[in-house]
Amino acid sequence: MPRSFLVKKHFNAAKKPNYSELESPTVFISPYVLKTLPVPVIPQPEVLSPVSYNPITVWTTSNLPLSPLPSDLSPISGYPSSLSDTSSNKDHSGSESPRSDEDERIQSTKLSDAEKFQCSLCNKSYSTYSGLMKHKQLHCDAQTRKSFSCKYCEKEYVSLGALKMHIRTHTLPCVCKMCGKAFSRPWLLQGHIRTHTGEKPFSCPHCSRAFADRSNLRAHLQTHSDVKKYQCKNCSKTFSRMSLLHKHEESGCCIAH
DNA sequence: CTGGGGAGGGGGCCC
DNA sequence: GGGGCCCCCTCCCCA
Repeated sequence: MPRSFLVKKHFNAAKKPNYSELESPTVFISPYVLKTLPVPVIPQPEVLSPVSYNPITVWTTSNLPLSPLPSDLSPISGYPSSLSDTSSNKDHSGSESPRSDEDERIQSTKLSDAEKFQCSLCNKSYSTYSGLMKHKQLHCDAQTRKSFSCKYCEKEYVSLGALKMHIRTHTLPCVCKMCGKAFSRPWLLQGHIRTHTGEKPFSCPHCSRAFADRSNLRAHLQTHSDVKKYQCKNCSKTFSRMSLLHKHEESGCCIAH
């Protein structure tokens, strides 16, 4: 029998996670610009994936891997080290053979004075060399800094697979036949179905408790440990969960010390 | 107020 | 590339 809080609260708009709020401030881009210039917005740094932890390690809020992306981190792999790196131009199009700068110059001489600098990719003409270079830089961006935007929100991903996975959180294709509740992934549905069947396949080796979810068993195992994973940097008290540590610190421990 | 259970979400890895 | 699974995390709620 599901308890009241097990009912999905997403139908309450106030409680529904607003994924866009998780994003870094987004620069508004005119739909016209997006339509006419297929240049991807520079993907915002995603929230850092948590580092795997050593079970022996005691985390404090000061050493928790929760800080924003450090500014000295390497750029996302696959990004050009410099926008002026023209070496990637050869990958512009599979249907068009790469052209050398010499070819470019030759073609330029065939054009009128007003439009003597022409893009070899889209044939758009420019009156100045710098104008053409600026234009070509956009092509370079579009080809090397691929991003895949979600049509339901403003999230962007560097791979199509990641985007497809994300889109499932909007479409929720996995529906529980018992209660109609929908989930993004099959295994989430499986876990939910256990709330109907009462199945608890994850047993604690230290006590008689069993859990339907492995993560919850892991959290439970912390309660058997004398030294918990999360430690208050002020009073050295340890907690089984980070949320409990946060509660502890918010309750005034940090102020008292 | 604190500790802990239940449920669910997201990203990453492996096959 | 997709599915399954894992890990980590968060939120809500209760004792």
